[in-house]
Amino acid sequence: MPDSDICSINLIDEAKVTAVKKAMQPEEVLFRLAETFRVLGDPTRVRILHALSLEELCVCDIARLLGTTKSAVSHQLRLLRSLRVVKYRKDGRIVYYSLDDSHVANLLCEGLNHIITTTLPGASP
Amino acid sequence: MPDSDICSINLIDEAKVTAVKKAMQPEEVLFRLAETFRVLGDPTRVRILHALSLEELCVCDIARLLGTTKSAVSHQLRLLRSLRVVKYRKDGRIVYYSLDDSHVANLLCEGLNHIITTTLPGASP
DNA sequence: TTAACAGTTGAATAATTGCTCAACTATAGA
DNA sequence: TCTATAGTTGAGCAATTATTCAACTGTTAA
Repeated sequence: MPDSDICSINLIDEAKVTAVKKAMQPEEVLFRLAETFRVLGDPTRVRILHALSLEELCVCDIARLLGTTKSAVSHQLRLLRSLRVVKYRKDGRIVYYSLDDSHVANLLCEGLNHIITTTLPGASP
Repeated sequence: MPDSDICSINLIDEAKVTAVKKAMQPEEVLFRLAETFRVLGDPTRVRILHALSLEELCVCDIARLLGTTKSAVSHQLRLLRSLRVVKYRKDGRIVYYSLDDSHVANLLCEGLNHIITTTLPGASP
């Protein structure tokens, strides 16, 4: 990191920087926030979660729905499981998945509303 | 893609798959939804956006705030600019950035609430 | 018992991506 | 004019990651 790249001598507005730093959420909160959004920031995962927000589904049907392999879906479901975003129940050899985190479901819904309203022809800016 | 990996012959519940597929948002909407979340799904960007939600800031002060380089910040700001998430105004050689997309600001706020409430000691499940 | 299938998993690969470095532009002030 | 500094940018690098492939487990049904 070159010295010239970090404005260590003259920063523009020290008081403002100090005030904002104080008002900001703790590092860990922002890190977890980014992690939450990152889970939703992939087309495959967002499609899986959107589908599961409509109906409980097994791996095979999810794969069929997305036009991809069971393996790819299973890998993503493992990630979503580890983050407590989805839960599952076994019925014989079939595993049914559904949403587990209502907060994530809310964010998904919220995000969808924004996308749809901003995409609408006469949408307000 | 091995044949055995795509359940092409016997899917579990064809009627359900068809119904869900019909009820789901169009591909393009879901893709843009993922893109929106992806922008928020990085610690550096989420910290920049959170800071800008509190105050208009120049590149140098953002870098100071995050303890990183102006270059790293500028790269991320370029991305955020291209997606119309932030806007800027020039004052001499100083460039002030601020949020441009109220929808993103809402999502940020919504996400923060969820993180904070679920992190609180006596938070409801 | 055995064949078929739903699902999982680890390794490998390919693509994406965030940061660093160095060079550059443009503006302010001496 | 000359120097210092705010900011941008492109190339390169290292780390992450989504998917594929192949092998595996476990359950159902013949």
